[in-house]
Amino acid sequence: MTIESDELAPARKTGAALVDDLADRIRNRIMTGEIPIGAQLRQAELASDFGVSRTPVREALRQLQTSGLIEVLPNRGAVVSVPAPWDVREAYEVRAELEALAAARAVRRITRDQIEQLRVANREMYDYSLARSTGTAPDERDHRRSNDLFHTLIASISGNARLAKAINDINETFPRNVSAQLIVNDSRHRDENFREHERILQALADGDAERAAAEMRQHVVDAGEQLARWYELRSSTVFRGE
Amino acid sequence: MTIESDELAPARKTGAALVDDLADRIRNRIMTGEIPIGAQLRQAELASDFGVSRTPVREALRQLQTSGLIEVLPNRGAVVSVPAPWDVREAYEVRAELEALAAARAVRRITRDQIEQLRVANREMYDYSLARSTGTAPDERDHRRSNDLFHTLIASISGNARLAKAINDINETFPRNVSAQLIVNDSRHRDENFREHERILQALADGDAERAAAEMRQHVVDAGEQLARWYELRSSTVFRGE
DNA sequence: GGGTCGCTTTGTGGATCCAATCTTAAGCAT
DNA sequence: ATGCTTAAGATTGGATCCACAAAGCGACCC
Repeated sequence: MTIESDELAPARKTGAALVDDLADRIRNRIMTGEIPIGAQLRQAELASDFGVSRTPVREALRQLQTSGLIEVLPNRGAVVSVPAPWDVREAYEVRAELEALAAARAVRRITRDQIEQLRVANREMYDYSLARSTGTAPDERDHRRSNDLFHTLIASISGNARLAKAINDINETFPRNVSAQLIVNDSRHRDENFREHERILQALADGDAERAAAEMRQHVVDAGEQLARWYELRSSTVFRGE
Repeated sequence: MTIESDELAPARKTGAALVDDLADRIRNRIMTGEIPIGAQLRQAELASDFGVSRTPVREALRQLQTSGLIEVLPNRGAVVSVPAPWDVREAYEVRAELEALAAARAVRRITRDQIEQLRVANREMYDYSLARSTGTAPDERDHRRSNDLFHTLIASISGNARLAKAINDINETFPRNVSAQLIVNDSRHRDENFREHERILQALADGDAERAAAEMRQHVVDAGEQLARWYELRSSTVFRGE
C-alpha cells in the first residue's frame, strides 16, 4: 500500500503482460458472448478499443488462434470458431479424464475448510440459477463464476499446476456463456448439475478417491454431451444471425 | 535474368502458416539441443537466420512462450526454459493419464496392421539405441523419431484428435534430446523402455483396455521420473556450460 | 438480362521506424 | 581497489508504413 505516485499512471503494461492482457480481454468478450460465435474480429477495431496499435493485437490473436478459440484465415482475418459437436465430445472426454484425476488427487489434500468452500460455491450457483429463472438476476455471469469456481478450486486443490493448466486450456476453447445458459434455463439440467456436484463433494468429504474420480468423470461427460447436443441443434437450424 | 519458374521461390509462406513454420523450426532447434537449455534467443538473429523480419519471429516466440518452452523477460528477450524437476513430475503425471486414456481407447480401434507397425517402431528404436551405444550411429535423432512414433501412433489411433493434441502440447514443453539420451546411454533404461513398450503392445494385441492403460500409465510415469532425476542432478551440479 | 472483367475499397501482414529500457563499461569519487 | 554514477551500445516492443490479397461494385460485352 505505498502512496508512491506509481499508482497515478495506470502502470501501462508492456510486452508479454500487455499481449496476455489483450488476449484475456478478447477472450472474455467471446466467453461472455459479447462477441458471438462466427463473428469477425477486426484488428483495427480491437486496437482502437483497447487503445493500442495493431501489433500487440495481432500477437494476442495469434495466441487465441493457437488455443483454438478463433480461426485465422489467410488475408481475411479472424473469426470466432464455431465448435463442431464431435469436437466438443472429444474435448470433454479429455477434460473429464483430467478433472477425474484432479478430483482423485484432491481427496488426499483437501481440507475441511475447502470442502465448505466448495459447498458454498455449489449452493451459490444453484441460487443464482434459480434467481435467474425467476427473472431476478439480470444475467448468467454470476452463475458462470460460481460454477467455474467449483471446478477450478478442485483443480487447484489437486496440487498439480500442470493439470490445472491443461484443464483450463481445454475450457478456454469453448465460449462459456452457452453452457451456463443451458444450466440456467433448463431446470432439469440445473437440478442435475447441482446434484452431481453434491455427489462429487460427498465423495471428496468421504475421502473416496475412486468415487470422486468416477463422479467427476461422469459429470463432465454429461455436461459435454449437453453442450454437444446444443451445437448439433444449432447447426441443424437455419442460420438467422445472432 | 531469372527463369520464370515459380518453383525456384519455395512458395513463400505467409500469415499463420509462416508463423507456425517459424515456431516449428525454432522449437526443433530447442528439441534437438541445438539451442541448449537456458540459452538466449535473439530476435534479430533468428530473423536473419530464417530470412524474415523480426515481426513474425516475435509472434512465433510468443507462441513458444505460451506453450512454456521459452520464457520471455520484459525488455530482456527470451531464454529457453530450464525445466524444474517438480514441474517435470507434474507434467508427466498428466501425460501419463492422457496416454493411458489413449491406449484404452486404441484397444477398440487398433488393426492388426497397426499393431505390426508399432512392433516395428519399437524394434527399430531398440536397434537404433544399440547401434548408438556401440558407436555406429552418429546421433540419437533416429532413436527419438522411432520412440516418438510409437507414442504418437497410439495417440492417433485413439481417434480423439483433442487427446492427441493435449499429449503433444505437454511433450512440446520439454526438450526431447535429453530423454532420448537417457535411454540411449543407459542400457538399463534402454532395456526397460523396450520391455515396457512390449507390454503395452501385448495388452493392445490382447484387446485388454484396462491393462493397456495401466501399462502405459506406468511407462510414462517411469520415464518422467527418470527425466526429473536427470534435471535434479543437473541443477545440483555446478553449472559449467553445455 | 446474365455473366465476366476490371477498378475500388477494405483489411491483412511483413518490413521498418523510433522510443524506451536494459546492459556494459568507462569515469569519477571515496 | 571498491563502489557509485553516467554515458554508449545493444535489444526489445509498440507504432507506422506499404505491398499484396480478397471482397464488393459497376460497366461492358455477349
